[in-house]
Amino acid sequence: MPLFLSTHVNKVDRKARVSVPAQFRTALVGQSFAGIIAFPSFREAYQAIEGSGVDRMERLSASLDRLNPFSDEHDDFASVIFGAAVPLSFDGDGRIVLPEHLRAHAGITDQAAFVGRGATFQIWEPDALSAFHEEARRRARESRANLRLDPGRGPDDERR
Amino acid sequence: MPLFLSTHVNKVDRKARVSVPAQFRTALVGQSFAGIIAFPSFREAYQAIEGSGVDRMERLSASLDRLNPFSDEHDDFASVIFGAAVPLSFDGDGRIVLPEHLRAHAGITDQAAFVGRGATFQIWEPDALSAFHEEARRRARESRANLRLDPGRGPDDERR
DNA sequence: TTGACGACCATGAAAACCCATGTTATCCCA
DNA sequence: TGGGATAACATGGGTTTTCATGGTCGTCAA
Repeated sequence: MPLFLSTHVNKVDRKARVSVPAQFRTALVGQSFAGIIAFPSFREAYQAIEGSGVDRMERLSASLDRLNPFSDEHDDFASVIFGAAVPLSFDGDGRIVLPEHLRAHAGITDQAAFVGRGATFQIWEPDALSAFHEEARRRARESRANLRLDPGRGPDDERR
Repeated sequence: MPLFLSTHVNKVDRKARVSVPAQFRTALVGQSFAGIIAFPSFREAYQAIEGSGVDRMERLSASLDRLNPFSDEHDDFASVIFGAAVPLSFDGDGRIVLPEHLRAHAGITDQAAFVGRGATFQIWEPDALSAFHEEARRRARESRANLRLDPGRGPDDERR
């Protein structure tokens, strides 16, 4: 399973192409599709693009399909996710083309920030990303009082 | 297994032909029938056309047969689905002809929107689609807490 | 004959592909 | 350890191919 780490800011040229960070690309080698799957995040709070490899989508599709192919339950979900997801294939140099609707959603013009999130990653307009980070930091500070360390999982407690 | 992603709006010409999106066609290569299977969606909420490759119909048929060979439920289901399903073969350029009864069901006149849903896809009249999509997005957002969004933890992924 | 349908061809626009360049990071050896 | 050689990577631009779309012709059947 791929592991996406750290943040890379790359340039978006006038053909709307961006280099996908080499680290991310190597995390994706061996997948059935040489590229990424991208869709707009549906959280209103932030305008980011969600990204991953195909395998993740294939797994999601397979489990939805197997659970109950004709249920209402996952109906909206399937429409929203798969209908908005776009496969963006690498060119020979590891670049993708960011479609207009994704750029609009994220407010991306000439720069794109790839943010690793473990099994997935996000693509942000750099300023929006720092604003979001600021906010996140502020919220974290405010809710600090509510955080508590699980006594059994502290750094001093190696066992178990 | 094919994976249908994203939304493509194509034109329906006066002979009722539409190009099936190239991405969808490539997802279908190697199947026993060079075309798609289409039937009207029986969900009341909307008038869309359901589409897939033949293999999925074959699989659906097999699993229905295995589960409940002689139940009334199966019987109704089989009638509704298989009775109304139409095989639409590609012409040399990857187009299909949308039969009148399907166009009528979906309200399609001069444009058709192909919407990926993972293992299957739908065909919509574009305006009806945006109306539905807006609703679906809202509902999906509301129930997000209940959804197992993380495809990395799907039924395929029991271990770790 | 008319009308539906399938095969085939033409065209413009958009996407995929290929090559060139500068810059940075990495490696190797004196 | 300095520093030059080399490789990897991000970026820019041009060119070819694909794709959607429109049309015509021929065939088979009602």
